[in-house]
Amino acid sequence: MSTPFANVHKELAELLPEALLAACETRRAKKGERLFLAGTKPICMFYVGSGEVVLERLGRQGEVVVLQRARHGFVGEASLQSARYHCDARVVVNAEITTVEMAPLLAAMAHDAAFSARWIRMLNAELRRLRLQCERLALNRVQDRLLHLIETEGQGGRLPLAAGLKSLAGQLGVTHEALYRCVAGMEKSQCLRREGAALVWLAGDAIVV
Amino acid sequence: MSTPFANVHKELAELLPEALLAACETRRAKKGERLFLAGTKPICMFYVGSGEVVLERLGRQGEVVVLQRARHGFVGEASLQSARYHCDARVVVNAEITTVEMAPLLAAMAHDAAFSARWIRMLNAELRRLRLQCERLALNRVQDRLLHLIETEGQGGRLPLAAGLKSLAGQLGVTHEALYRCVAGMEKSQCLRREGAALVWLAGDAIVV
DNA sequence: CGTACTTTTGAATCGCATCAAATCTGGTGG
DNA sequence: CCACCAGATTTGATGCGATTCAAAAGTACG
Repeated sequence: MSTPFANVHKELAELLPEALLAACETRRAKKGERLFLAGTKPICMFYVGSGEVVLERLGRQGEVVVLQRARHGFVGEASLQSARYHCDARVVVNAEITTVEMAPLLAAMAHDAAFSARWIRMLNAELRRLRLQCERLALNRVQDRLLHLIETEGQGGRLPLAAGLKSLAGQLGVTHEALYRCVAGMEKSQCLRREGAALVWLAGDAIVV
Repeated sequence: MSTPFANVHKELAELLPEALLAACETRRAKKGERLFLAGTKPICMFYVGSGEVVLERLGRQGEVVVLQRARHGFVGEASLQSARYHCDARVVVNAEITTVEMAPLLAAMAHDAAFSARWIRMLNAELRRLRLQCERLALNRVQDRLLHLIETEGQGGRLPLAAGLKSLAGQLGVTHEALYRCVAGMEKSQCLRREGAALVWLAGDAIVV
């Protein structure tokens, strides 16, 4: 094994310079744990290696709004230079979380241009993913949103469901009842199947006008 | 005047290093002009100094989906290291557009850590704005979306409307009819007023809960 | 075995999309 | 200046789809 940091996720090892990898700490976080809370000052950055973490905010009526569902990658990276977090991060599926301190991260960026470039590339990817999320939420039928998600985030029509349909409903911005009904209807129409913890889209394009 | 690049927007002058500012070209773009098209290769980056530009994609049924409405700042910055654009940029209000070539921009980042840091800060701000946009689209009533927009992007309850309500409707992900009705109803309820090309929210909190 | 949570189905209601049509607006050319 | 046109604005009627409230059944976990 070439890298001495076997405990760190491969993607992370390719992103961070070695000096930072040495300062990483990986631990297991249990369902329900909060990585950070809105309003608190960012000290560390959190990388999700496995499991699932959601970013959420409380709406004005106290309802929970899911901003992001992360099964992979950084959460709260937009708060890198911020005075405080703008949302909560909650673990919804037992996860491996790698923690990197903010200060050495910023220091590394200041003198490692290649690292900055990789970080910018990551942010760009996140921006594109978020634009797709907006595009998805602009669709007004549940089925359209679900198909859009499968197309853009699935692999070959297969969408992993680590935390169940209810969590997915939150990400799609619909009630869980509506999503259950949508999935049931599509299964009946032979265009979707549930395979364990995944949704599989069957290529019959009866739906695609 | 201290900077020799008076033709460049102040915000841009503070972001880019001097060598890049010299390579910028600012021009006027007319309503209807396309800055770039989805699928084409990014050569330049575009900064909107005034006017209004929308990023949009065609949905599967050919309907136009507005991804972003920019009156200020870069458009398509997520395509910095991409092989091709993932959406179209269309001028909807006559605009001042500053063009920066991609190659020198990337070169500057490679050896100017402070510039990279500023660029990252800009991307982070864009990420947060996009997360708010997702939060907004997750609301299911037109009025909630409009108030959310006024709260997050307005200045003191005042939201500029450079391109009319129809353009705004696209950004909110609703039909223009629905938005017209919503605004009319709120004006009748004394909680919103139209002042020329702006919407002003009147602090009567009859709406909030 | 009980508790908490997800999953599932049902019925009633509400808000938006849709289709349609009329009016208003700014800009162009006669 | 006026006729004219394209696009934005406005109002109306109808239907669909999601929300909402409610309740029951399944499931994981201590």
